[in-house]
Amino acid sequence: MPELPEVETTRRGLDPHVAGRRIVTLTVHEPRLRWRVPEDLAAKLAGQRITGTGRRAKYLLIRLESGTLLVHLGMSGTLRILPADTPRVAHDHYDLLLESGNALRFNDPRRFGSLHYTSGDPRQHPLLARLAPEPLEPEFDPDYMWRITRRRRASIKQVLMNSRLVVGVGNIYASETLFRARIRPRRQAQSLSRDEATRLVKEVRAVLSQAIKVGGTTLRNYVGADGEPGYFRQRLYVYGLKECRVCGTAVRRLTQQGRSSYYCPICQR
DNA sequence: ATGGGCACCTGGCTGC
DNA sequence: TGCAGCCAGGTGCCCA
Repeated sequence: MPELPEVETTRRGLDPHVAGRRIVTLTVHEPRLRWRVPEDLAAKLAGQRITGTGRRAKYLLIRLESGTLLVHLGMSGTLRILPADTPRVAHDHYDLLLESGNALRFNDPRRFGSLHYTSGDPRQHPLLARLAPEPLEPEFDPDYMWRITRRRRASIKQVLMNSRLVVGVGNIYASETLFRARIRPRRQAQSLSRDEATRLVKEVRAVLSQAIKVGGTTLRNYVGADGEPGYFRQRLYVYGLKECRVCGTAVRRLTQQGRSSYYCPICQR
């Protein structure tokens, strides 16, 4: 997916078009997503004003007067703001029609995305309640990284990808973060030194915030709310590359938990 | 508690 | 040209 920077880019692109606007209706063309979009959702949303947007991990939050929509982009989802009469294309799942004449349109070929609505505190929602701290907030600090890696036998890559320990970092940014922290992806988490844990925190933050600045990473499907791709691809050091962008050594690819990891055997230990 | 594997999907690319 | 096989930005859930 869309990892944290892509979700945040989508949120920022959306916000000025939706904040303060009233929802006319929700039209669902293809309810089959990771979880089926409930039939009665449209009735709950019609007429509600959108008060603002937010994000928790890779979930985009759309706050309404009396509840919150939780949007997940899955692996291939996009949420765009379009004139409501824009012709639909393949894999368009739903339209949130706004009073302004625009629609929020969700497209997702692989259908790993989702749409939930909660009338309560979204932080208590089962999908959000057990998530790790936000990586760009102060509580995600060297002490935290040190603590969660102690006595943990799983690889550091798995720790970065485990949403109960670290959120927002997906497969691309995990490789990029480990490259910048000079740590090989197969290292056991418990083998990290204090200094390595500190570097990892610093680089997670740097990678995510730099990616947000340039609109995220587009490999294939991803576009922001305005339909524009992200440009972080040009700043990748190892992910999907043949040669390390720093030293030119052949990049190694390995499979961990069924996902590809990339690293430079010279720059990373 | 921790870790591993599977499941859910479509589409693009490679090689025979 | 056709088709099998593999790969792709995620994560919830079940089992050991």
